[in-house]
Amino acid sequence: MSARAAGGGTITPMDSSSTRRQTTRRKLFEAAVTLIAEQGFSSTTVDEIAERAGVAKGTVYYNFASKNELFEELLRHGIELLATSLQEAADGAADRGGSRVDALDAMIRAGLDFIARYPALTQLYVAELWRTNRAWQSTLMVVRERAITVVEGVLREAVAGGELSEDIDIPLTASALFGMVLVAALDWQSYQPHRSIDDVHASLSRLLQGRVSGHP
Amino acid sequence: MSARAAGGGTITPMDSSSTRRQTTRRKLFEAAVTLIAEQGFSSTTVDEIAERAGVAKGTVYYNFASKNELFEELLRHGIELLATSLQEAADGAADRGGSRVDALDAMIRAGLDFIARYPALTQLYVAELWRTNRAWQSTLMVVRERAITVVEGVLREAVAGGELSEDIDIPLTASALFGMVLVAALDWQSYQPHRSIDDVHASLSRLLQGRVSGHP
DNA sequence: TCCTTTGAACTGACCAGTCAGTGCAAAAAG
DNA sequence: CTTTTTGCACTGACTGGTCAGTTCAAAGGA
Repeated sequence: MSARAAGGGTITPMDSSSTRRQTTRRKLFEAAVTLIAEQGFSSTTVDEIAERAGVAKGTVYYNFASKNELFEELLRHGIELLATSLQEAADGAADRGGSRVDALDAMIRAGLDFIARYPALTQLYVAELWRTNRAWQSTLMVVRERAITVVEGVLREAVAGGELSEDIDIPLTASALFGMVLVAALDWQSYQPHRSIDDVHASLSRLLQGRVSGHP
Repeated sequence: MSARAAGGGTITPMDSSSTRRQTTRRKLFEAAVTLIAEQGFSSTTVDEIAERAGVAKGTVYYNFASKNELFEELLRHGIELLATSLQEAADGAADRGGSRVDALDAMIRAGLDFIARYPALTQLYVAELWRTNRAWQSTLMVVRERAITVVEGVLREAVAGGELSEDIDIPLTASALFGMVLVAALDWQSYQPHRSIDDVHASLSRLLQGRVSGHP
């Protein structure tokens, strides 16, 4: 009964809605995300996912209609984490009375935090996002939109408030900022993992604020 | 006899060094690059590659030791095109007496040109570059190094010449610039293909030169 | 009692890599 | 000049293995 709350032990108690099923699904997501990030979707077998999650293969098909659907739900779940985190960062900066540029900077930080916390998920998005002719193409379009829109929103407000030039191309700038953080962070993780996140953040802030080519 | 020179007919005469084999290999590269960009490496079958190239499956194995090796040679061939093109852009700007920042701008343009000309090849690099545990991991490291080094070289010269602040983090800035151009260009190709390359280039130049947050 | 999980056996499609054989142009032999 | 040989490039049917997805009886848990 509920007094035993944590059940098996390692699993968080959570509120009423958390059923045994939710736990199993989460374990499957975690197993799938790392395997797919490492090997790609097609090279990852359902048997492997089940094994790493510590469940039987039949359980995978009891919880998801297919390997494909497991993956799509994974994508949707992941982007929710990112978009929420970006939005909170932007709102937080605004609440603290910062400018819109401060909000952008806070979003860069949030992006770095996200990539540091979920590197496998990030790798997986990058690998799939610009592919064509994939079954989950439409899911990815939505997913991308969800994240880019948050950045565009802040840029738009900054232009309206006179903080940024009206000449900037908002969608393209949003993409470019996104790419800047993404690639810098992936390279950081892959090739210079010893560096601190503050260090990386500071370098990117400098780049954002146009001090790279700034002649004093 | 030798007077009949061209022999049968369908085969091009060509000069001595250019063999039938080279032509076949080129056809296979072209077929493989688009298929793998669309579907990923594992989902692309050797039968598909052969069919699109208009040769028999056995020919693939006559020309390449394995599917894997075909792919690795493709990666190596592609990066040579990019690195050369970036270096020429940088040198060209220098020859014209431009600053190092002009050289960076020329490289952005070269990057955009490359992506516009070889979109499939670009998608393919992006999809594979940050994966772990892949057979061609080491090839990719070399490939990435080859391109990033060119950018770092220009940044270093710019710092030495006082054009850029000494505070910038050269490797990280190179990655960030690379990512900025890459993601902006891929989004341009995927979601706003009607825009002109000059337009995209102008927006990115503005971002590079720190005029985004520039209060006049 | 009802929901969820287990685990193992099975099917059928798909696919990387192989190999015996074909076609053909140029060299060698007659 | 004609015939034979050589060897490169290519062919495509075939093989051995893999894997997504199915099925189901039995067990476990709330």
